[in-house]
Amino acid sequence: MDMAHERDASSEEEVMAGELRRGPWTVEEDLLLMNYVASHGEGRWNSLARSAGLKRTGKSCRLRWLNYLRPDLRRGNITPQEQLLILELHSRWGNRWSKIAQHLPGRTDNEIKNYWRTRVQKHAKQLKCDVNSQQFKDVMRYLWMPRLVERIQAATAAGQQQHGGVAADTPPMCHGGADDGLYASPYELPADACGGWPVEYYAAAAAGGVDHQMLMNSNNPAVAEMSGTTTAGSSSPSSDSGAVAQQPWLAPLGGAAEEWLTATACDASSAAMHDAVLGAGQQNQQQEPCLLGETTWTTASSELPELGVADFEIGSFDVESIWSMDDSLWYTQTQGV
DNA sequence: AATGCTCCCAACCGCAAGCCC
DNA sequence: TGGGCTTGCGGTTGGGAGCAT
Repeated sequence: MDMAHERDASSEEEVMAGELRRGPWTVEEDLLLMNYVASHGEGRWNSLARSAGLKRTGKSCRLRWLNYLRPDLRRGNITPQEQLLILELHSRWGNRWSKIAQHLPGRTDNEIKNYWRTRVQKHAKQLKCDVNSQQFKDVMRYLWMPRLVERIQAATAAGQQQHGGVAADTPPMCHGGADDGLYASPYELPADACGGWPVEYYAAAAAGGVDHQMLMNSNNPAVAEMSGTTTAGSSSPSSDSGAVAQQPWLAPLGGAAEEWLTATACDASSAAMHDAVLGAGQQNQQQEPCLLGETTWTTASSELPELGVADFEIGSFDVESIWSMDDSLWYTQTQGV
């Protein structure tokens, strides 16, 4: 990559010589770039920069266009649906930001990367665990993601009650549809994104409830790890205070622990969910979408597997900062305080 | 009001792969 | 086939905005 270094050095010299600008873009530069791309199209960024009269590197122009000026970009907060997707896809692909971004229309890899670094990693830091640790992955999978699903469902239900429309606080995109060319379902995930939670978990939920023992026998590594530690308590933590006592990481929540850890299981009556889940499991190679929408998610009384985080102090779980204000309220209600 | 701190995000950097002649 | 150039990706950083003291 010596050539690249030479080129970079060359660009650096041009910058030093005042021939190239860098730093924040001005409105004039944005207009120049937009107008030029509008009339000539993208590509050949170096020559584009020169032809457009921009004193910028092609690289800088490309980045500005892709991350900021592109007309199909979505602005604004990351929605719960998008958060769910990001968490799920990241658990599957890791820091493959561009690949993840492909599944979030209108979002850039840079935006997703920033979201991950500023929000998700912050939470990991608060929990005093590494963002790549199994502990944090379990927290995401069994606490954060179910909560997001609840929020999504609540927003959808509210939207449906309001003239079958869209929840006020949810951008139109999130309710998809053919009109915007985005996902047909608000909660559509790529088929291979279903691996975050064991497919058996979805299937069991769709069939009438979560079979905890089956979950323990799942081939999901995280679940498998837990199975060896929960023999006594796996029968029913919600009715067995002794089980909770044996799980120090649950203790700070006291009697509300099982509610805090309640799974968001599919309504057994949801044939759509049943089909979607089983279909996703069987057609995993076909890139068919795995629909999480069109279902009735409920906070079932069925139990969650204990988090495989023996050294994770859930008492230090900073509710206010981890969740939104709505989540905080939900937590408070759950706690009965 | 001033200062310091934290958060967030746009922009940059280095590197690698792809493309074209 | 190899060199020059372009594109794409992931990591890092600088600075503005907002908040706390």
